[in-house]
Amino acid sequence: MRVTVDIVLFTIRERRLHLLLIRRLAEPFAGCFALPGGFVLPDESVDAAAARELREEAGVESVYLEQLYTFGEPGRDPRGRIITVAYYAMVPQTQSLQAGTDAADAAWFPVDALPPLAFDHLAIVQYAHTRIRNKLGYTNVGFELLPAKFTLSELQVVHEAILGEPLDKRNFRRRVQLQGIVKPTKEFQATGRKPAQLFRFKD
Amino acid sequence: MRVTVDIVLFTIRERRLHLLLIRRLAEPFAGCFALPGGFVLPDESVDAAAARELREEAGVESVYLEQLYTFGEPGRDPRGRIITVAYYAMVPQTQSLQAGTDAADAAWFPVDALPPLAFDHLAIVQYAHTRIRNKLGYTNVGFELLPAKFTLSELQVVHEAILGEPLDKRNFRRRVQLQGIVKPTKEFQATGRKPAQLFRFKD
DNA sequence: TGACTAAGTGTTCACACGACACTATTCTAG
DNA sequence: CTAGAATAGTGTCGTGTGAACACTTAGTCA
Repeated sequence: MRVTVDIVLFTIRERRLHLLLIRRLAEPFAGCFALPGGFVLPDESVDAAAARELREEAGVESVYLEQLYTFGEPGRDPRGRIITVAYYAMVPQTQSLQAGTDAADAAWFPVDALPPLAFDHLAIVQYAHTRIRNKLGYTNVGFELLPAKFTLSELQVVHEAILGEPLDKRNFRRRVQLQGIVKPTKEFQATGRKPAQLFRFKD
Repeated sequence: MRVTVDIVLFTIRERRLHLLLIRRLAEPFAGCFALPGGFVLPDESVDAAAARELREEAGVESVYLEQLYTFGEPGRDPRGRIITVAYYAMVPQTQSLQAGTDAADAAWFPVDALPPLAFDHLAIVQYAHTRIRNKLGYTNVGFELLPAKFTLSELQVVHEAILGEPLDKRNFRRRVQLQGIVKPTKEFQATGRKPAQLFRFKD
């Protein structure tokens, strides 16, 4: 019985939630897109395997990484009995990516416009998307998708991208400020029009 | 690399949340209590393995069963590299239990008075307890711990046992009735004092 | 300097939740 | 048969939270 990890790596591009897919070179599903991932080595923890695969296949380091669910149907991989532990991860759009990968083989796709996926990776993606949508309600998920300093409008774009629906600007700003999860800096971001105040996460 | 399942089986006894533990006969941790569980067979899904172990070790059938988390630290089992997929399950206190087990080897323990546990099973139990406490807030967890017909006082006892704190009777009854998750039957349970109306889950 | 663009800001209403105490019904024991 | 014990059952008010809703301000660029 072999064990793999698969990682749904999210980011925000052009105001939409994207995830990283890699084109498979080997059979099965050669030429098909799949999630980054691979086998757990004998002496590493499952969490460490996920972090290592993210580094090797996506070129990202020290990102937010959380275990999602384990998929263990006997027929899910035609090569034999392979159980996979799914993770999701998040990177800010600014982080340089795919450093260790041939650019032709890895690409970002919007979550609502995915190509056909190998194995049961579509189910994993849907599970991950549902999880972060729910987590948005009761945690601070979303910060991991932004740089250390960000404007409240940028934070709102993140929330809208994850939820897939527009939010009211005044209600959103009031909520995040009253919850005390952000704190203002004295800097402003001059990006085109009226400069926007930059914020940080509190803690 | 081998894969096991471990199941935290909850029930309510004497107004407190209990879980089932089995005394280990073999090394390692011989004589110590552990969660019911065992190896995933080559041709069964991980979910099916959890259901099978519940049947074999606890004698319970067709209970509510949900995957929790996968624990995969390399040193967690002294026998070698074993990854475990943890589940939790719930049975009403009325269901006959431990049918397939030597009664001397399986016993219910209150979650707040557990004996020393084998492996990392204490961490699994704590994870399961946290999960059901949280789920109580936004789902209908708790019904699985009751028979099909139950009084609102019985439902309140379940919630108090899971949360570990007393709840206000009027607020509790108002909430569950307004949420429309229970529907009244025309039967009453004559149990000692004033008879209590029986309810069912809606859907 | 006028037009465009994004930032920023308050009020009102409905609903959910928490705190809080008494009456009603049945059984049992004297 | 009557008193007491035990559990079932019930309503109000204050507070906080979330949703709906429109205009002003500051800066850029043509």
